[in-house]
Amino acid sequence: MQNSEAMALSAALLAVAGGLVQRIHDGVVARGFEGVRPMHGFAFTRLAPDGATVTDLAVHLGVTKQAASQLVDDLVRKGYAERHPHPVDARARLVVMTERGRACTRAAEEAAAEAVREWSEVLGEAEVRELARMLPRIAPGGPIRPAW
Amino acid sequence: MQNSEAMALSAALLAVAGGLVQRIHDGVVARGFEGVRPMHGFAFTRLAPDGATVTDLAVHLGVTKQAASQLVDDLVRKGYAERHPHPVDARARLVVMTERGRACTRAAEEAAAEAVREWSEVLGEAEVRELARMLPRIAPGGPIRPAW
DNA sequence: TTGGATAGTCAAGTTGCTTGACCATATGGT
DNA sequence: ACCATATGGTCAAGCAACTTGACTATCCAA
Repeated sequence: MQNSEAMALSAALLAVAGGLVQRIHDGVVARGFEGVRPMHGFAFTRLAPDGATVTDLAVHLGVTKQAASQLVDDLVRKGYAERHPHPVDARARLVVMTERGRACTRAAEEAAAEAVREWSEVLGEAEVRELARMLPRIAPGGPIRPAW
Repeated sequence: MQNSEAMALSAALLAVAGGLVQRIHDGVVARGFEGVRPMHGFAFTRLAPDGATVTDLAVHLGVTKQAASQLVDDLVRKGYAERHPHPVDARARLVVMTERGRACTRAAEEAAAEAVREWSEVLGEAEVRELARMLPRIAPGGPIRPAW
């Protein structure tokens, strides 16, 4: 594969990713969740199972713990998360999602499903399933970092 | 396809995109082009054919023309682009890439090819070709907007 | 020729991150 | 038991990449 073809593939991938983020964000806003930024969604995926500490979040998002702390401030102020005392470590605080936060993630899932449905109309469901099989195999494991 | 599956597919796509941007950026830096940000690459793709005006760039990148102008300032200061008088419109200025700028895009293409080659090792070349066929069909046409 | 649209820049404000400094609590070696 | 060091978290200040607002120069159509 030529370098220029690799670049074209990369550009297409980034265009799809950028469009998808925009679609999900618009869908979440349209469902009544204002003031939430796409990066909050990445935070939600880490908080959802059992909550997380600020430091956990910082590692997951690939930012400093100060930045993660500010992000949590924002989520708390907007009613999406709460800080609780940590059950076993008095230094730490466990950040957990509120019901409103969980509702917001459901809205994001619905919006994502809408976008994927449109892909199915173009590619067919079989190919979308193939996408869903291929992408996780080449996804890096590290922090979710926009980085551009 | 369930909503949660759509979300998992989305997450995988965004992880791949984030990793790819990081890979390309690292590769460009490793080839000796410092102080260049990923967004500059998107600007290069618009400048490469015949140059572009600041307003063209702003539309392409999805930012204000002031932001585009600042970005061009930066590219000029770092030797990747030059401002020339526009051949037919005395208000406008044509921004064109320097040889160093073109060398930088070649470095980005090499880095992209490296990343894609690693995908081939995991998925096989046939599936990567299939990716290259599918993604452009679902890529939105609008501005290249990171948006998160 | 003149009034409004367009290309571009300058200046100031906002925001989301960073680095640096600091306190509280945990942990492990002696 | 005690202290040195590591770790979790926050406060404060700074920075970089955008934004909005205001302005000049040029184009173009009535």
